[in-house]
Amino acid sequence: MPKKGREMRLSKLFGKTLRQTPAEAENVSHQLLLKAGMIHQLAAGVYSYLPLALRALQKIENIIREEMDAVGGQELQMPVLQPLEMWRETERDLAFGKGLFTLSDRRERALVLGPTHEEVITELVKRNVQSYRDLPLLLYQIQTKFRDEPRPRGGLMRVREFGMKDLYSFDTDEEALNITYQKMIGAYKRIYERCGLDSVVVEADSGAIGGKESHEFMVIAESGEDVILNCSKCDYAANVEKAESVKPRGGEGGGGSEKGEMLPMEEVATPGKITIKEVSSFLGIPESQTLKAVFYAADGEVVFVAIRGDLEVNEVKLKNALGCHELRLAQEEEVAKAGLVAGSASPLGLSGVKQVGDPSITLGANLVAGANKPDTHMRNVNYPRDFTVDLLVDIATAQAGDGCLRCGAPLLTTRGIEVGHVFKLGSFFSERMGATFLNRDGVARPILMGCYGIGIGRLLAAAIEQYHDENGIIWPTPIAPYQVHLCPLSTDNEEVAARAESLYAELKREGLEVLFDDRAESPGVKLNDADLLGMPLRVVLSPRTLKTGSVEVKMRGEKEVALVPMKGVSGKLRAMLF
RNA sequence: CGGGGCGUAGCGCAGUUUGGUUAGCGCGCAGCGUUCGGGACGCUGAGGUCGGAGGUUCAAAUCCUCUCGCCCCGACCA
Repeated sequence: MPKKGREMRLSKLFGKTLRQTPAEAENVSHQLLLKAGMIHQLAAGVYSYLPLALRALQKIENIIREEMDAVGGQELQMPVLQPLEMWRETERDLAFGKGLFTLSDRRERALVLGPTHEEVITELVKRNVQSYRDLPLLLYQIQTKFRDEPRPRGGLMRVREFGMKDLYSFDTDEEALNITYQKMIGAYKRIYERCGLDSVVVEADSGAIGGKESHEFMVIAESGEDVILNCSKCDYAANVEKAESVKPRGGEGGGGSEKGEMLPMEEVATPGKITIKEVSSFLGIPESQTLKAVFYAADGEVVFVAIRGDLEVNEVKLKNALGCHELRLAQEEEVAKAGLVAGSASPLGLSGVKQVGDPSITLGANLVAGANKPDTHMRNVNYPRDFTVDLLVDIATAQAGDGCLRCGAPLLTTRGIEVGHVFKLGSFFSERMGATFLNRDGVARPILMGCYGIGIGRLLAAAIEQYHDENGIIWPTPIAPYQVHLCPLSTDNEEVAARAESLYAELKREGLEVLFDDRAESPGVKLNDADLLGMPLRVVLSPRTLKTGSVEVKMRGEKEVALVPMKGVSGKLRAMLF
C-alpha cells in the first residue's frame, strides 16, 4: 500500500476535477484522467502524476513487487544515465536509432537516457557472477525509462518518459531459462489478475530488445494500438507483427489453383492500370491471381518485395528477414534508379536488386505480374519457372479469416493494449559483453538471459479503458487510490457534519482508505465527482439517511444502493470491498 | 518523417475570411446572500504578452515571413 496516509480530505487534495473534458484527449482513459485532475501534461508524452494517480500507480507497483519477490526476484535500482559507449558495444544504438534520447556531458562524453537496461544489468552481473552456483538469478527494478517515441499518443498509452518494472533473468542453460520464462509468465498472469484486469498472452515479435522467443500480455480494448490474431478454436494467439497463418488458396478459376497447368507467358496491355485493384478488375481476375510488387529501402538499399496481390506485406517480418535496422517504403527516385517501373514493376528479368518473395507467390499458378514497362502486365507468370527471388520467406500479414497454422480453424482479430512483454534473450548480451560463468566442469559459458517488462502507467490507463462508464472511472479495488469515498451531503447541517467527521475517524481507525469529501458543495457536484473519481465504494451521509441512523452505501460499478446502519458500518464496508 | 488540424483567461470556445475604440461568452475562481439527494441561483469582483520573433500599416488576435508547441491518421514500443 502507498506509504502515505490512508485518508485524505477532498478539500485539501491537490488536483481539481474539470467540468468539461479537455479537447486534446481522445481515449477514454486520457479524458478521464485529465477530467479527474489526476495527470497533467508538460510536453508531448511527458506527464505529471497528481496524488490520486500516484496512489494508484504505487498500488500497482506494490502488487508487481510482491509477485516478483514471490518468484525470487531481488529489487535493485540502476542508473537512468548510461554511457552511449555501452550501446555501441551491442549495436543497439542502431537498433533503437532515433528512439534513444542522447545527450553529452561537459566533457563531451555521449550519454543516453536509458530506454531499457539490458546492457547495464549485463555489465553489473558480469562483475558479480562467476559460477553456476550464483545462478539462477532474478533481478528487477521499477525505474523511469526514456524513449523518444516518433509519436507519443493517447495520454498515458504511449509516452516518452514512463515508469516500468523490468526484470532480468540469468540462467545456466536453455532448460533453466525455459523454466524461468514460464515462471515469469505465471507471475505476470497473477499480476494482471490481481489488478483486476482481463489479459491474454500472445506470441510477439521481439523488436529492438532482441532475442528469439517473446510474448506479450494484452488487455483487450477497442482503443488498443495492437492487432491480435487468435484462433477461433485452439489457443493460438499472436500479435499481427508476428502472426503466421494459412493463406486462402489462390483465386478459383482462371488457372489460379495450385494444380493449374503452367501456361506460356504473354504480354497484356493494361493502359493506366496501376494498383492491384485496377489491374485485377480490368482483367476480370481475382486479386489473388496477381502478383504485387512493393519496394522498400532497407538501411538505404532498395529491396524488391513480391507477394500475392490479395495479401499485405508485414513490415516487421520483412525487417526481421532482412536483418536491417531501418525499413521504409522506397521513394520514387530510388525505385526508378533501380530500373523499376512503378505500377508495372516486375520480378521478371530483374537483376542488381535484392528480391524477397512471400511463399504465397508459389501457391498459385499463372499469376499476372508487371512487365516492367508502362501500361503493360504479363499473364501466366510462374515461380520459379519465370523468376526467382533471393529470399523466400513468410512476410505476409495474417488476416481475419486466414487458417490457424496449428488447427486450421479460422483466425479472428481483436485489438489490445500491450501491458507487458517478456523475452528470451539467450546469449545475445552475455556474449557481446563477455558475461560468462564457469559450469560444473569448469568451462566458461555465456549466461542465458531473459527480460520481462511491465509499463506501469500504461497498465493504469488500460485499467481505466477497461473499467469506466459515462460518468467516470470505476477503479478495481486493488488499484483504487482509496477504497471508500465518504460523501456527506448538506454539510451545513451540524449533525451531518459531526456524524461525517466521526465516521471518517472510525473508518480510518478500522484501517480503511478513505477519501472524505468535506467540501461545502451541492449534492450534484459531490455525487458527480464521486462517480468521476471512481473509488470502489461510495458512502453517502445526509439528513435523510440520518433519520434512520444509517448511511447509504453503493459500489461504484453497480446501480443498487443499500442503507446500512451506522453502527458497525466499517465491518460491512470491509465485507463489500474484499 | 509523410498527411491533416489547432494555438485567444485554469477549462471549453467565439472573434481571424472582409485589419478599426477599453478582446468577448460559458464554466471554473474570490466575496456576500439565498439554496442543498445528481454538475443550484442572484449580486459584486479578479484574471489575457491573443504561442513567439520579425515585417506591412495611421492602426494587427486579424495580413505577410520565419519560428516554437500541441493534437489526430500512418511507419516505432512497455
